[in-house]
Amino acid sequence: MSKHYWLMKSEPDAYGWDDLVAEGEGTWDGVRNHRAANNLRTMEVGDEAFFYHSNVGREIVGIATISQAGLVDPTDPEGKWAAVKVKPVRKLANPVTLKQIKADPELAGIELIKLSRLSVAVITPEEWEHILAMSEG
DNA sequence: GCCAACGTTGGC
DNA sequence: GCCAACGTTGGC
Repeated sequence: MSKHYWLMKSEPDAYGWDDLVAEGEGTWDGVRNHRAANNLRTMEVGDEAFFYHSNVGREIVGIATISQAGLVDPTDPEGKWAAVKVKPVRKLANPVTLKQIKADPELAGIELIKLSRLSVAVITPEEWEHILAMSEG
């Protein structure tokens, strides 16, 4: 399987990029949306994900990598929901804001905007490269 | 099986 | 603080 790209949302007040860096590895659990959970199940070790700050900041702040995949959510007593573990890779040179993403016609189809409430979203390789270029440009 | 009511998320 | 979008629940 080829590498997939993702976008994972978190409220920085609850668990932000700095928390992930401080811990070194974070468990992505507590997802109770079927589509988001399905995305979690599709993840493989080595996939990369944008780390997005929702609510406060509303911007992509860094890149994380999937360090463990296919886990059972430890917060689910029934063991039906999925979880993964992630490690920080690097902070973006410049954060890419939701405003920038919305203003860019090339990103009009991005799942982050189309399904704005999804906590784990798909990023296409094209979107990945484009957002990286925005960060560096 | 339909749909109204309600709860949650997250942008503004 | 408000509201739109979406998911879930429950009455019928």
